[in-house]
Amino acid sequence: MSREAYHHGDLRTALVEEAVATIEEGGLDALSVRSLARRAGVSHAAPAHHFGDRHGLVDAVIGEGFLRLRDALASALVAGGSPVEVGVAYSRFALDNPRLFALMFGPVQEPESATTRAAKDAAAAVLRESVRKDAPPAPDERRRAVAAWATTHGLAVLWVSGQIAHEPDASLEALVRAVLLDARR
Amino acid sequence: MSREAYHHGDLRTALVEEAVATIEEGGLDALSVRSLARRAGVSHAAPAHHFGDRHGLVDAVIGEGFLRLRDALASALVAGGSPVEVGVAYSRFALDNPRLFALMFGPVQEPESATTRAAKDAAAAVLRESVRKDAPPAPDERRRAVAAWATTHGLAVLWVSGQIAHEPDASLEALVRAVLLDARR
DNA sequence: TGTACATCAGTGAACGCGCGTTCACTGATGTAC
DNA sequence: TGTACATCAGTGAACGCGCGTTCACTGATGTAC
Repeated sequence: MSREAYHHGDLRTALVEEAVATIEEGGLDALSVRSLARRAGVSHAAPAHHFGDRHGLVDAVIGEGFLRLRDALASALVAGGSPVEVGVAYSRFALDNPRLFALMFGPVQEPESATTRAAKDAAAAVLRESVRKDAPPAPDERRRAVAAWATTHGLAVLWVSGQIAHEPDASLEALVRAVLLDARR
Repeated sequence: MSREAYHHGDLRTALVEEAVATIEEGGLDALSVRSLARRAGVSHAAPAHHFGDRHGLVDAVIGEGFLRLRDALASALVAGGSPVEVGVAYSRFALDNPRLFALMFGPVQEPESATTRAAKDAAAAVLRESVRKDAPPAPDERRRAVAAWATTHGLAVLWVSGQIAHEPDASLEALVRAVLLDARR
């Protein structure tokens, strides 16, 4: 390092960001501690300082994913969005970050850090909040909310993995909106 | 090989079966050409004969997954199952084979073989058939069918990945049944 | 303001390992005549 | 029925590689006095 400082300043953040980008480009397989360090222009032993081992790194990436999802949902909610529009934002996130999304909702890798668990809960809380704000409490409200979440999630996954045949000009957003509106009747 | 025949007889099938089991035990990461050969009691170069390279192996596993899913759905359909019961069978498959299921519906790995593509289509065809048998054609039938598929899929994924809080004695089957019945009203 | 010292962040060499793939080979099987 | 031959399935040695992790280290930063 000639021009660079010896201390990076915010290496942890930089590493997580590069890791997310790597996964989006080549999937989880493309992510290794060494390649990540290379990408960040740092020695291969540096990441261990921040994440411990590879599991810690992946855990951090998943946590970051849920933080970003929470932010996306919160933006839609703050913009006055109904649950339907929050659902649309959810599906847009999946479409924009397909591999990160798949990792986030894949089989859980143990142990999960408290930070990551909290990020998951925070994202789910935004979903719950959007439903709560929208309608008076109903006896089957919880089940209906879960159903809407599942429908949105399923549409996103099936669309992204190419299982839903559609016209070239069709959009996932429109589909999600239509299906969620149907379900409210 | 002393007692064993030099020729295995049906090595390809045996390898696919072991591969599925390996994935279910340790995820895709746990699957390597060499470990698979070891498991099957065969030289590490043998799998190449049947799958070419590692991608071919994974592709074959995905194809097998969809064949099994199709069989599970077809059984439910033949047993006189309504679309709801076929959906329940779908979610049961996901619950019984969580990691295989995740792999099947993960981001598509290119190139996909024609065989695997056909297996996917066959599974989807059973879904479509169950809807067709059940109700007279309606104008929005296609969208309603896609919505039901997505809902079932989403419930299964969220449940398996531990995102749906539930009583210890609650079951995914019951949830799927309840939600799908709700949606038909 | 200056100095001593503790702590923190990143380095670079070294380790041992399992991996995918290639290759010339050999044993078994099937087929043509 | 017997023989020759082609094809197929599996072997085992060898290759080079990138990986995760450990380790003693050094440079930078912060703090106590």
